[in-house]
Amino acid sequence: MESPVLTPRQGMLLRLIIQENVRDATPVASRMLVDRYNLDISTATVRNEMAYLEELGYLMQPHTSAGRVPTEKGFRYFVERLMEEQALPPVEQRMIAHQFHQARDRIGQWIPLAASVLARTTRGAAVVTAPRAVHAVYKHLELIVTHGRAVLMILVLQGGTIKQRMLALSTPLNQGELSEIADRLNQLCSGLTAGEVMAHLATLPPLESDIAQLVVTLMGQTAEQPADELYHRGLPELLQEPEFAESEDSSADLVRVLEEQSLLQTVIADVLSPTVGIGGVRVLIGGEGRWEELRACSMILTRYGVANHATGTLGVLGPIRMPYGRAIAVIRFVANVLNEMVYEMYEPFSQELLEDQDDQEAI
Amino acid sequence: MESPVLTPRQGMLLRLIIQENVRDATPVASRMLVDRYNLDISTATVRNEMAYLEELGYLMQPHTSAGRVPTEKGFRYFVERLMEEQALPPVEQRMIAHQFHQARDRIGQWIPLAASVLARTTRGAAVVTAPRAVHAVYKHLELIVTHGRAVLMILVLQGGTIKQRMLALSTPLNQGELSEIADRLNQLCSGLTAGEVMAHLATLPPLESDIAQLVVTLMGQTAEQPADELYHRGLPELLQEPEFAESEDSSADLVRVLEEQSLLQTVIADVLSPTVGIGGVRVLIGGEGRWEELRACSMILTRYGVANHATGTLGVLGPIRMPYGRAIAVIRFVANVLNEMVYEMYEPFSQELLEDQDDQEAI
DNA sequence: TTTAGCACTCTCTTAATTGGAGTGCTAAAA
DNA sequence: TTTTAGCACTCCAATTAAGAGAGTGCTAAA
Repeated sequence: MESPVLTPRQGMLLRLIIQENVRDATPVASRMLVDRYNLDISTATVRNEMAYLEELGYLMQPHTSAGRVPTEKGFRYFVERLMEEQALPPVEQRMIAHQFHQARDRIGQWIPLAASVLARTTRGAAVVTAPRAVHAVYKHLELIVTHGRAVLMILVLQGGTIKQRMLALSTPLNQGELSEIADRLNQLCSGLTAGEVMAHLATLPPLESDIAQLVVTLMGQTAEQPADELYHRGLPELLQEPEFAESEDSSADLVRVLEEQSLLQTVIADVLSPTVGIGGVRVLIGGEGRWEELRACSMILTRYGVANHATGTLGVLGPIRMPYGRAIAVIRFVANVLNEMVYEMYEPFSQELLEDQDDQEAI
Repeated sequence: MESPVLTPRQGMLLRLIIQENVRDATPVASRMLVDRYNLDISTATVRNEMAYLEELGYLMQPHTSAGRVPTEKGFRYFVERLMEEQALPPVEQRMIAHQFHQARDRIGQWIPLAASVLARTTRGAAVVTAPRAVHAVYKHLELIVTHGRAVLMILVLQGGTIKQRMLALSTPLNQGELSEIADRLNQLCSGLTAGEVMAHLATLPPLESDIAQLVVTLMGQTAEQPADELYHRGLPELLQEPEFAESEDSSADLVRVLEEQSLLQTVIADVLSPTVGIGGVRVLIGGEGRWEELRACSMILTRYGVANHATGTLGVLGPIRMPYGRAIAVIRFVANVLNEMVYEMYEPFSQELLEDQDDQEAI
């Protein structure tokens, strides 16, 4: 169970075995390796090395007379030490950048587009959450009378997040009166956090105070509520992959994980704990003993957005034999594109942030 | 292939066979029927009737020595002539009504809640679209400066639909100037349709005209764009049903249909063509030859909302052997609850509408 | 340390066998 | 004319058997 450094030859073999297994999902035989890659060692030598790699726990045999299959430990070794991080080919970079550029002003399209790009380029299922303000900041309130005493309240937060809510007044007001209230609150609260708004509550007349109270509640939900809506894409294609197509159980698990969301939310919160900032990519292989439902899956996760202001999550969910190098490259690239877009849409809080931004753009 | 009226006994047998098959998804044998329902006819008589029902195309045998399974035609006969429409039990009615009452002011919760109720009570997958204004009507525009020349534009339509979009100004403006523009447009356009807004375009100064142009575009999207976001719930549970759990193909079809949405959108548009108004429930059994991917499924669909103003779709997708009676009752009930909620949230256009509503409430 | 050679193991496929569930049919009963 | 008991028949589903093939581990030689 130690993890000694492998000889170059052992590393190469492990890499080739993973490469083959990722391609066609079948156990890899010694003969196949020697033939396909014109190795100038014999199959027997390969078998000896394989036996050694198996002893270390990097490979396993489904049964005595089958080829070898990489274990989760093997994949992890590969990701940590064998895989060279390749950048995404410029052609693809341009294609993706172009698509995002076209959707630049359609905020609602960012998330679907990101998911679609990830799913298409990795053959896995993409999982994306919208950027969420870390500290909700009041931007603008709108009150619209709809019917009798019913009022539609629209709260815009810094960064463009919108919260809407119906509320019922005790006595009917007309649109003019409502607009006045909204104006007053806007002048008072614009730029404030939930806590700061709360501090003003006592100073307000009753009705405005009630509304402001609701505003505070909504702002609180934004920041604390862990339930971040997950958008996903590519599940049907992923289900075609042999490991899921063949096993009743794992495909059912997969569907449940993506549809029920709550598990995925805890996984994301856990794997992408606050220590992982923008730019940090995490790889979760086979549930790692902690999540039974992800036994057959790997996930690649990262955060995007503007640190300390608004961040979202970007992820790819695929079989354990996932093309890690490529997937990580794609996810990195998409995250960077989104970083810029979120930044631009976000009103800078301070001069420092602006300068950071300029630096980033210069890069 | 004619469809003569069945004798009462034949009808009863068909109903029982469907009932059994709906329960446990297996072929039903003559002996089982006689035993379980204490019929005072012999198995041989039941077999004779079954043979006749098979001749008519209402039943079929998976193979020579199996029991009978209802055909799609059999289910259709059942839905059209045998099934008595039961109302939902008052207990369940109260429970559901209560849940909706609690979510009354949280507009964003309506759709998930409706889907969740449908999925839970029918063992199928629920499919719901948000109510969409038939004629988009301008309500309110908000322009918010975010960063440099970037402006977040928020357009609120009658009924509470919100459209947001980023736009880039050629010269930077401050928030005060933007708010003035928004105010002017609001005074001019409030209550107008896309066409009417467009008529004003020429009379506006350049910048305002450009913004109004964008408003028109967004309003047009609302009304015409066929791509209505579908929300669904209950897929994992549905996949556990034997017909999908056992067949690779049909479960893959099911996932694809729900995830890709486009097919479902055409199906809905087709089945719920304009002739079907609020309150009309449509039953689609086994794709009916028109949709290969729905071969193994049935759907129950209805519209909800306020006719001619804002309507959405409510549906249940399940196996062909679906508990039709119950599912139709649930969907009717949920649709009615939503009708009221949408109505209240919708500002009445005219006195007539108000009166209609009162009539409806009286019912 | 590497390699050729060979016996061995295990899966996968196909074929044959069997038990049993459920029917259709026939002839008698109502 | 309709219903029913009885029985032969059919077909599936599960079990067992056998054979082919793939791939390994091991041994002994290079």
